[in-house]
Amino acid sequence: MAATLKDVAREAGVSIKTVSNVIHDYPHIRSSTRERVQQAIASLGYTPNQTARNLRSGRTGVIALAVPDLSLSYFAELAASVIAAAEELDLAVQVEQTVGTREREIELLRTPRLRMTDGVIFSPLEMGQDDAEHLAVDYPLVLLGERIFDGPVDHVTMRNVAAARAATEFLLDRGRTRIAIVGAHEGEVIGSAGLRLRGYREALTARGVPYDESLVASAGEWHRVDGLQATRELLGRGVEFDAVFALNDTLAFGAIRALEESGHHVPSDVAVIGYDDISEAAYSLPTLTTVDPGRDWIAQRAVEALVERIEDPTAAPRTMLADFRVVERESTGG
Amino acid sequence: MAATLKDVAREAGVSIKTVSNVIHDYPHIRSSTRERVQQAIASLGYTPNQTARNLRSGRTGVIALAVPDLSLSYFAELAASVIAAAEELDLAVQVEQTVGTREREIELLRTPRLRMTDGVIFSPLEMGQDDAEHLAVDYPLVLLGERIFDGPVDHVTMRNVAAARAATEFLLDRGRTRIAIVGAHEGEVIGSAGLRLRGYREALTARGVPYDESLVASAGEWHRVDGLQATRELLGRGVEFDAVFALNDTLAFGAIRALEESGHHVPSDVAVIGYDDISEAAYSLPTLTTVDPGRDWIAQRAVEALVERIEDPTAAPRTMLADFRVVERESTGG
DNA sequence: GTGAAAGCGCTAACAC
DNA sequence: GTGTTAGCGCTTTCAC
Repeated sequence: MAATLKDVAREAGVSIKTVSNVIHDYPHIRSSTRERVQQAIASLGYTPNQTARNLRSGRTGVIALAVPDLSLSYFAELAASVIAAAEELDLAVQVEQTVGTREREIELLRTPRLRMTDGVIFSPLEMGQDDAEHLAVDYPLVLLGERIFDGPVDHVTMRNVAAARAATEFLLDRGRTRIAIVGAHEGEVIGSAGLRLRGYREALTARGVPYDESLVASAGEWHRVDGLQATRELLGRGVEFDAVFALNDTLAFGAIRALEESGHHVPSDVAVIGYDDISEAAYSLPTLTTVDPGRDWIAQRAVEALVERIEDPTAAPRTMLADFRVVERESTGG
Repeated sequence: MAATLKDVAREAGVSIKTVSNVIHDYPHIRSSTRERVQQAIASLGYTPNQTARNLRSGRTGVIALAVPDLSLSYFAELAASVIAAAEELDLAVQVEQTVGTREREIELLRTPRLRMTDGVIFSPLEMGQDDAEHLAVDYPLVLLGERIFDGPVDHVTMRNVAAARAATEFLLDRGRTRIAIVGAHEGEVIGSAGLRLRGYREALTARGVPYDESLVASAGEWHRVDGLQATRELLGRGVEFDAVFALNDTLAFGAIRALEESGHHVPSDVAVIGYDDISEAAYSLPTLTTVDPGRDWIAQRAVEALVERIEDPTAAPRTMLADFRVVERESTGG
């Protein structure tokens, strides 16, 4: 049904090579021929068959981005950044959701759906260090996140420990010493929760503030409701604190709600700092002080690194670290 | 580099047809042959070249979803639903962002990036009824949203007028009669703002409550900050009201902030209702009463309709309407 | 039961 | 300047 090169060639009374030449702006064409061909292209409404080109070239111009779930603001905003960065390089982005289970994450790496892409940016939330072997796939892959380090792949990630330490020091600098943590994962060493908790402890140690386990509230998932419940639980236990470091912004919003509903004012009674700098942080009440972990940079670097990997599949895997900064807003009394 | 059918055939000492038969579970194969072939496939690590299959079949198994911006919660959640629905049908989703300008929306419809997909789900935010002609593209297209009606394409959308009327009646039923509108677009007739305002007016008329233009606050964009500013402006004008109908949830969160900061308590002083039922509405403080416009149904129906359209490109265009419901939460005193 | 070969639409090396 | 042709890797018709 759709017109092909052959159809255009017949219509214009030339060979397909000539049509191809016109399409590719090959310079040495008689201008009368060029015109005839362009006419034929227009009258038949010809558009090149991209699939055939892909087969020829061995490239598709599509990369995949696998995230847990676009309903999570952090990943929605990451995806927005990745798509924007990919577009700059004229690449399309196929988005896959793993819905945040380890099995689905591992399974995704073998999905036939990926076989049509030139490479994959993969952001797992549940796989662990022991799953590193699963990353040894036979297509270009760039890893995001902080679940697996020193794997057999390029890795673009953030400085979790240093950033969490900076967030904690930010609170200490403002005279807060009883700093609760919301969102801990018990026993986790590697992963967002484990690393950020480590940064927190480093800050305390550096300032000579004792670490008090009763200030640590766990939350398996990091939705708003989890921050709400974890903070309620802290308050219910009668723990005294003058600040909260929520391990992501969404938890922080839940924490603020729990504080307000129990009569604690933010920031005068309790200062709250988050992590991620999702766009909502700038518009909440109060606006949220948080850590910008370099999401845009990560997105752009991931796309670039993937393209580099596609071009040179044999280069040694690299790890790339984003810069972070604390963004001061109202929730810490700014 | 990657093994092909030919390689497998050579390795197994058979023809490529036999290999193909094995791959496609063709029943009449000598089991010894089948085993030999499977061995060869395993030892060479053969995986079918999807691009070649695509060329043969004329299908790619990829659909595109074009939304304004994944940073907008509504569209992130819509994308999440579309991807989930597509996966059920074993389709991949290529996500495109138009960043919400009319020119980019129109341009997107002609992007070569789309030529690799089997069809497109298109959700414009700026194009208007006059742009309907641009939708007459030569590939399968399903339109979402409420910018263009009766275009030359399948259209899956929500009952904006009826749902907005129901939201307004919900407030009226609870004794609120001075209902402010946040997020109006002056002069708009078609489009989310125009249609929802119409539903609001219908509800007032039906109940004999006079329409008061001073209660209408405009907001070109619908981010949180826009709801904040629009509501501040209402308050600044000294307008009296006991309820707010925000034309989406994000505006509602901004409105709540403006109310709280000016000493108005939600819901006792002012009840607030939103529109969209984004997941955040269930976790805000107060939780937000809102309209669920049937987003999941829209996503699923859009994917199904697109597949039907791919299979029968000549069928007459259809319009499909989702059911809605008012979800009662704390912001209206539930 | 298995093989040979055409062809999906395109690009590009090679002729003339 | 323009035409011929050999693939890219796969599916499938038709022989045998």
